[in-house]
Amino acid sequence: MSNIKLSKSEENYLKSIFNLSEFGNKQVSTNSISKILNIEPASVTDMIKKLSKKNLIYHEKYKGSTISKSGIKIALQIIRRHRLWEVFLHDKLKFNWDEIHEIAEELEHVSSEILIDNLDKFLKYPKIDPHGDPIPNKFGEIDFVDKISISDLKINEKGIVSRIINEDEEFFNLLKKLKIEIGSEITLIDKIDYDNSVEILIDKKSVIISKDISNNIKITKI
Amino acid sequence: MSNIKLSKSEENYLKSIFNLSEFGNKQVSTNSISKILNIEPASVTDMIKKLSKKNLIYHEKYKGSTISKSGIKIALQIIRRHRLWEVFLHDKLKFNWDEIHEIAEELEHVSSEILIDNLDKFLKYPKIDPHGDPIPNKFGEIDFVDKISISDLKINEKGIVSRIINEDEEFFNLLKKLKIEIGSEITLIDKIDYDNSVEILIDKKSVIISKDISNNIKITKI
DNA sequence: TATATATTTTAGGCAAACCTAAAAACAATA
DNA sequence: TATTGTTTTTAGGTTTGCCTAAAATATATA
Repeated sequence: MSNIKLSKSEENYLKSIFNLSEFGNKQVSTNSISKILNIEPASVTDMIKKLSKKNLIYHEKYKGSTISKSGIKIALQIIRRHRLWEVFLHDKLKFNWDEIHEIAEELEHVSSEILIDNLDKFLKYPKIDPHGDPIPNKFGEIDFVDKISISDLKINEKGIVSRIINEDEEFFNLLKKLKIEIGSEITLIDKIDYDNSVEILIDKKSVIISKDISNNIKITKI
Repeated sequence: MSNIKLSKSEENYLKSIFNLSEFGNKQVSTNSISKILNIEPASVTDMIKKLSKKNLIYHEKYKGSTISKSGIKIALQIIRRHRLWEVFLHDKLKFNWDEIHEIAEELEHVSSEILIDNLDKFLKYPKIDPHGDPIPNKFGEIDFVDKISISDLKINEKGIVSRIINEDEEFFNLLKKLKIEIGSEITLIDKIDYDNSVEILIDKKSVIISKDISNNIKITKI
């Protein structure tokens, strides 16, 4: 069926459109694609035409683009590849998780299905990548987990850090200092109404973190 | 110095020119490059001009091309990447060694030096790839091993299979049947003058293999 | 509602990496 | 040495994926 081999560019566009569309539910503007990929809007229009012709997206002139069923399917495979490579880079090659994104961005375009399946097996079918993002299985199915913010916890409730949103190095260093990483256990001690910062227990110490920081850390309740 | 990022095409040309040049010692014809890469001679001429301008090769019009010092350096890095990925695919992902070449051909163009160094470490600094070809270290240095043909052995002398030249699937199946693989011990029992075939002891059985087959199996003496 | 602003598309161009056809250079041999 | 054949290069063309500038459309605001 959809055994059309896509170019690296086409794959990148499709992945971005999927990400912007919130699982295919939202129309995506030409401008937003342009910004995310750092490519001029005029060029984006070119590619939109190309992907439309291949029925991977639908496009309404001057309105925006929607990703199709088959587009979503392919996008999920690209995301699968990306995240599996991230697990490999982090767990096996011992990269820090702030270094893996760029390299995985390259590796994800090596399009051998058997390669990815064997990699998946080698890594023992991981469910999440080092950022805490879920990894689609070979059928494109994803394990959804309810991810909430620290401030959604009640006082004295516990959670496990499951996703770091901000990928900047600075933010990464801060987390390192705070001993916060994917899998860490956090207990909410207090909510400070004044500026919405929160006091948490992490690694047996209590710290107060700002709203901006806590918003970039997603957790799952335990 | 030579931190010019090359395109996939440029890398493939450089690798082919290096391979055809026998370690930089021979002039390479435009036609031979054309044949190996399956690209028309006219296109090869285009690329030769491009690589010459970057001083990676020298070109004499109508005569041929020679690879430069810096060209060799880069070619060895590409070969290093290729062979390390082959080790990974074979040893870790459990691919058969007749399946790895094509995938490694893609992976070798992901050009992150730290990726390759970490992969090298993860694989415990292997010296040879699954075909028995030596892997250059990060400085481009190669462990040369004297590789000879089976027929170079004397009667009753032993050798270890260290390189399989023919990479066709048929040939691979034949070797599987004969239980011959990299690392197998072979003893020469007899040389048959009539057609230059040889009788060998492999896996405790004696078999006669044709000149064509034995020529595709390189060994090291023990 | 008319006008200003922002977004998107069209039109025309460019570089990379390929192609074909034809010309130029080289090599082989009658 | 002149002719034939092969190899290599030149010339001109195509596709992909980008660009800028300008035109068309949509949206926001006075």
